[in-house]
Amino acid sequence: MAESHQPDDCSIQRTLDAIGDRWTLLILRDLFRGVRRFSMIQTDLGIARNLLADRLISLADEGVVKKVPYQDRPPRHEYHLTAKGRALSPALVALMRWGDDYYTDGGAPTELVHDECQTRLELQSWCTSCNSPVDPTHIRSAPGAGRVLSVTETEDV
Amino acid sequence: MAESHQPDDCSIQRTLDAIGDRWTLLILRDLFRGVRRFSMIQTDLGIARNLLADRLISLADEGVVKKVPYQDRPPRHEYHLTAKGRALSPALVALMRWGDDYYTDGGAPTELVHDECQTRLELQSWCTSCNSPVDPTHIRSAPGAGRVLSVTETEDV
DNA sequence: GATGGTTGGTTGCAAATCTAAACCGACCCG
DNA sequence: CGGGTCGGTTTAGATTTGCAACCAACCATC
Repeated sequence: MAESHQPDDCSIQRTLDAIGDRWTLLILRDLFRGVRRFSMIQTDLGIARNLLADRLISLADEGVVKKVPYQDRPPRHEYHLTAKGRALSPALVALMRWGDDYYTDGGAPTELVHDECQTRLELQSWCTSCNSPVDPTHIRSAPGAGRVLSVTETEDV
Repeated sequence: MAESHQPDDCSIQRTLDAIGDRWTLLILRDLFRGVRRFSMIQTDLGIARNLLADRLISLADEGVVKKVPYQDRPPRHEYHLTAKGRALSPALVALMRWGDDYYTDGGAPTELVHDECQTRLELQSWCTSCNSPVDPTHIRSAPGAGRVLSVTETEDV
């Protein structure tokens, strides 16, 4: 892409530049699930090998994954998530939850649960100051730039 | 994409099939911000007009947005998020937060805050049963399919 | 020590996708 | 009537992608 004419003035723009590729989030999903080797990912996803190689290089350049050797002579390595990569967990969870809610037809929804009580997890905005969850209608954008991420401006369908 | 050889067995796969396009999440960001008209979105994003038209049709087909007429004679309409579309809010927020955390260099981070106390928001997994936030290390995948979305299997970088 | 298998790629080409720019119909304004 | 806006569609050319074949390094085996 020619990098939108708006120089990336937005976190979402920057994020999508880094990981917004059609395959990248699926690769990350595999890494989260412990599928870490080139051929395992390739088999699991059915992605072309050259694309997988490219994506892994980009992800390593971005610092989202790192190569970790697991044997020497043939040099072989796995791709591990860095802290930056693991920080994507909420985003993956949110996307997964949305898929569960609206595309349940297929197969097992791969739901996420709290291991202590087996309850299905929600994803909540959390205010560390109030130490409580925040209703979406009380979310505003920060430095007063007038940009509101609103979920209430439209009526229900 | 040729729809991976794995028939979409995963919520993330299904989700990305629906909205995983390079532009689609940016279009949704605009809709969340109240940018709802064809030419406004086109100007804001710099997307080609045919692609924008295609994406909006797909999003309407998916039930993520709906066309809402705002004048009659020339028939003109806006694109509004449906409930299904608004349900993507946590995912957008999560992606935005990640961008804020790791790509702050550029400009104003467009942070999200709690409007009552102006505190920056975190995104938390929430157990409705325990009525409390859940630590990432206590997340397991649901119907015991052996698929764990783990954030702790690798060491820090 | 040749034969085959596994792993992690690279290369080349056809097919799909994207961009840019022109065009269009329905209207409004002066 | 001439010009401008809005919401697109069409076309043509550049870019990206997918697929398949190939390759190099090793191992295991006979």
